[in-house]
Parts: sequence; C-alpha cells; structure tokens
Amino acid sequence: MANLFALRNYARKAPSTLPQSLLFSSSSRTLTIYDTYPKAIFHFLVLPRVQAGSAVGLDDLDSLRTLFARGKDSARDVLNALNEDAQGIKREIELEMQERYGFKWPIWIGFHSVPSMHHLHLHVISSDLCSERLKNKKHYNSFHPKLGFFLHVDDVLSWFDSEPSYYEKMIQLDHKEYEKLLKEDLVCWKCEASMKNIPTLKAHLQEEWYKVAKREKGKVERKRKMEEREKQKIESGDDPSQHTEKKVKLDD
DNA sequence: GTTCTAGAAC
DNA sequence: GTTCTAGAAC
Repeated sequence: MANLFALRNYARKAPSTLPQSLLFSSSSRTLTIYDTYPKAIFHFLVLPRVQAGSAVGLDDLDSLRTLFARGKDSARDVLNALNEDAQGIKREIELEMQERYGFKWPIWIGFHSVPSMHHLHLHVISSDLCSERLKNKKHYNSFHPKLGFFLHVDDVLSWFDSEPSYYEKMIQLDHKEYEKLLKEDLVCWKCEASMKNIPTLKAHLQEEWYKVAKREKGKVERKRKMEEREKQKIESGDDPSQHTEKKVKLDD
C-alpha cells in the first residue's frame, strides 16, 4: 500500500537527500519529483517547500483547501511559485520530447480538485495519457482536461483576480461535488467519442497519440525538404529573391 | 495513492 | 468461460 504521507516527507527533507531516481529538480521554493505511478509518457509532481520564517507551515501546505484557509495573499504566493517552476519543468519536458520523439505535444499543468495524497502537488503531465499505470475510470477522469475534476493552474490563478464572491465559491472545493465527476462515463477528451470500457479507451488514446505523432513528424519532414530545396536553389545561383526584383522592374 | 479479488457484464 | 469493474484492505 502506498504511503499517503510520502509527499509530505519528501517536502520536509533537504532535496539533496532524496534518491536520484525520485528527484528531478529543486529550487528554493519547490521540488519536482517523478510521479511514482505515471499516467502518461511524462508525469511530474511539483511540491512546495516550507520557507524559513514564513507563516505558511507544513500543515498549511497539506492541500489547496488548507492553503486557501491560510489567506489569499499566502495562497497566491505559494501557487505562483509552484506555477513558475512548473512552467520550467514543462520547457524541459518539451526539450526531452524533441530529443526522444522528434516532436512535441501538449502538456497539462494542474491540481486534482480532491487530492489523494497529503501535501499539495501540482501535476505536470503530457496529454497522451498513454501509460501502463492508467488502469481505471478514476485515473482517467481525474486528468480529463475538460471534465472539471482536473483544475488547470491558469484557471486556479484566475480565481485571485475574479469577483470576491466567485473566489469564495471556488475555494470551497466541495469534495462531494468533484468526486461525482470521477464516476462520469468514459469519453475521449480529444474527439469526444464515448468509450465502453477502459481497455477500449486505452487503445483509442494510443491511436490518438499515434495520429499526433504521424502529423507532427510529417510537418518536420516537409519543413526539412522545403529548406533543402531553398538551399539548393541558392547554391545553383537561382536565388528566389532575385525573381522578386525582376518582377518589380517588369511592373514599372 | 495501489493491490487484490468477488461477482457483474459480456 | 473470460473480461472487466469497483469496493475492501484489521
């Protein structure tokens, strides 16, 4: 059985003491770990660290709810720090996508509205959702980008600049309401097709990702060929920019 | 959060 | 008969 307090224990230690197989990177405000049970090709968790002298303690960092309870300014400060480092992780994933696959695809950054482990954690996950570890409806629906259970970080940050009544409503994070969403029928987040069960959905997600891969690789290949043609034209003295000049003169 | 497994669904 | 889901875990 997984330890529900594992993330809290990671956050309270010096990042350098964590195993290399777990720690991806760290900053003064956060640490980023590999999700132990990744639900996509790339899946990281960004965790806030306790700041020396800060009024926000380990208990306040337990979840979005406890953080919001600590006050609006404190919450905004912690969430901005998480978001900044998550954006950096996203850029690193994109480099790795290019390196390993020759193209990149969307990455989602967000929180689960009802957390399953103690200590606040921001998911940075690639949109393929292709993973051996994605095994049931709850897993899938918790990352569905349009269902509502997965709270995109940009949306959460927008609460701070919205009407106070909306802010107060959103920070309630009614667990009962959000948990209902996990029971919803399986629908492909990309093409909206209904899926009768998990194995069918997984095969479909794989197909959707292959389609993206094929299209993106095609783009790269077409670009390469076009650049090659342009280069050959210039080398053979047939500079296309000269054509424009001649045309202009003819028009005179 | 996962693993295990009974019994529902096909 | 096999696949698949969903709830218990002492």
